[in-house]
Amino acid sequence: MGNLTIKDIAKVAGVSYSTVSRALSGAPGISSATRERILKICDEKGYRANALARSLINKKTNVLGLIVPEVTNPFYSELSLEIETYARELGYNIMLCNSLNDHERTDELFNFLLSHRVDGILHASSRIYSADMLKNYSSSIPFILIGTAPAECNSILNTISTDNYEGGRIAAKYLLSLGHRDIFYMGYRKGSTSHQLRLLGFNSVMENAGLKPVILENPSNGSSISRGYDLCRKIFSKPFRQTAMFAATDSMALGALQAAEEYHISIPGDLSLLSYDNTIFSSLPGISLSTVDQRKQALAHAAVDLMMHLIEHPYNDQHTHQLISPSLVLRNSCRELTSGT
Amino acid sequence: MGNLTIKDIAKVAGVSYSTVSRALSGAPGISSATRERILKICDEKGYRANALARSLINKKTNVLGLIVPEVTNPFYSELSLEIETYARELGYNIMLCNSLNDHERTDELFNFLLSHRVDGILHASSRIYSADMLKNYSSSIPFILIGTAPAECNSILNTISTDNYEGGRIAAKYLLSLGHRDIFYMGYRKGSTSHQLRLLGFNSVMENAGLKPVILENPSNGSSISRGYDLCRKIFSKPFRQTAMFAATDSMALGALQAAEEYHISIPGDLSLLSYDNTIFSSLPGISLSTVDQRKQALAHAAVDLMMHLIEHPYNDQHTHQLISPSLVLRNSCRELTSGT
DNA sequence: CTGAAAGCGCTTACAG
DNA sequence: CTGAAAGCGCTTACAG
Repeated sequence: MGNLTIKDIAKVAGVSYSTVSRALSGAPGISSATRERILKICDEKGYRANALARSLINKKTNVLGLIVPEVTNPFYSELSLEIETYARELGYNIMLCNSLNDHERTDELFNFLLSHRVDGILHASSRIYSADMLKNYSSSIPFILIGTAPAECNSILNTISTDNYEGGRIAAKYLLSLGHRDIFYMGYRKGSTSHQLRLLGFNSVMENAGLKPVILENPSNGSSISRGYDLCRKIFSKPFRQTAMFAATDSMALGALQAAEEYHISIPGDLSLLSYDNTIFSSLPGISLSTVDQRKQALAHAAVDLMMHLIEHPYNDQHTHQLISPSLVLRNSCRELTSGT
Repeated sequence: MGNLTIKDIAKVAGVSYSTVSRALSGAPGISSATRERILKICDEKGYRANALARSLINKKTNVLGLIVPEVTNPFYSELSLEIETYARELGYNIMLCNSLNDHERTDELFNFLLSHRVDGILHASSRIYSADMLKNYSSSIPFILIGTAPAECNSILNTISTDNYEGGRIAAKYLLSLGHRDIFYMGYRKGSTSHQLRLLGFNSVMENAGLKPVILENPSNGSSISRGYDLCRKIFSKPFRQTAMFAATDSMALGALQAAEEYHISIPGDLSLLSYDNTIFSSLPGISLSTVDQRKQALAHAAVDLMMHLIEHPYNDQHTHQLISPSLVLRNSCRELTSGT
């Protein structure tokens, strides 16, 4: 690297390199005359401090690791942009990594981020981890799980997530309020704590009304359009009596839309479809899904704020679990059930 | 950072810390017995080498900077995932930054990446930069512009992009082959070299047929659904004689779809719509856009491969300009013009 | 206000 | 095969 160092500048300025360092770091105890003279030289010569050397001494990189399943999933790309933007405002940079929902890769990424001495790690995931693995992650560094952990991990790590239980309740209440009684719950992934809570909330409302949804389980470890499509094809190929469907994620709902198109099922004419996430997908023309908003900006801000707190109070072993209340966004994929059907 | 250092390990192992270093870095000249003993201790104690210190000496970080306008744009999220995945296979990590298409922010990001001593910078952008700015960027570090630069910059930087001229030609040829003669070219951004070439290619085919498209220019400095919507609303609110529209990007096409829905214009019934990018958007249910594929994976691989070359041959001042041939992806948004209309 | 010195955690010639 | 020493580019007490 043909980069200039502090010594080069010192030589030009005719001072010791400690003085240059002080001028650059804004330390006290230096005459503003020399400071300005030095700063001017740095500017002219195009000096750029080596962040590596700085971090090595300061034991602080001002870099945060962010692990998401896949940036191509709109939920995570929107979340990561919010996080990056807000973190940058606070003087932190983000190292974004895609886990592809794979344990081994996640492990590698952790090791990578730790060896680069990031100041903290934000891990967005909807997978269930073993308590051991989570403990391993959260023990060495300020760590926040964006998502829901199994209950036994509450004492060892910080989490921030949408209130999935409440989200499930909101969804069920809305469909009931439209008069629906026979309802599909499509895309449940039992390998995800968030999904478990979402279903629990949904069921709590249904049970109160003396009802039970038909659950279409997604056996794979991620939600996607094609999984939603596969699940719904099976259902739509035969007659069914359900009048509404709740899709556990926007991408699953998109798959439902695709299958519905194929089987000439009108939405919301034949089937009301309510979704979950409120990604860009749900507001696209010709799609226009009613959906439960996860409020990504609130999630992002809460996560970064908490991270700042953790970094400033490293020896605090209190663990917090923040829930962001979801909200309902109404578009055109649900209709009121008129008597007669 | 309560991290273990090489000295801690040396103490436990009862050797000098140079020996530990050699065991870890796989250097020659160390008995495999001691190496394994040391490695075992590192493993047990959970030692993780400090990448900062290593990079400081090696003058190599194995980190690449990637600047994109916005990860929430599917084109860039798909591209960045391809780049990250491939770079990781080759032992490099990506620092992803969002420029928001803003010059000042881009400058900041550059400085940030340079001070972190990344080994190279990939800059995906469709904006036009001044030769000065590009020169400034590309002079200090291996640099690749993913996109098209103004001609006068060809001698100072490396570029990789889709062959936009050819892409424009492909689009025009296809619409003509379906019998269309009156065509909108929607979403042209004169502030983008790629857009300029795309239009040039499109026009070259049209002119050959003695035709001229009606150009709807996008005056802002980025493409988006809402810009496409705004542009098309104006057109769709009055009668028009055009039978086909070429949208300069998928997101602009989505805006067209939205406006068409509002004005009850059937696509492709009343208007054929051909798009450009082939992002996930274009294959969504109910959307199903025919589009020109930019072949993001080929772009990503070519960019990373070239970057590897630049890193290994730092003093080569040859500059290359690779073009990836686009391809046509047919879906359901265009129809043949039957005689009579 | 300024300089000389020690040190962050590592690698790599140089001796032995 | 192993150790002592110098050094990567910085910061920060410690003197003066």
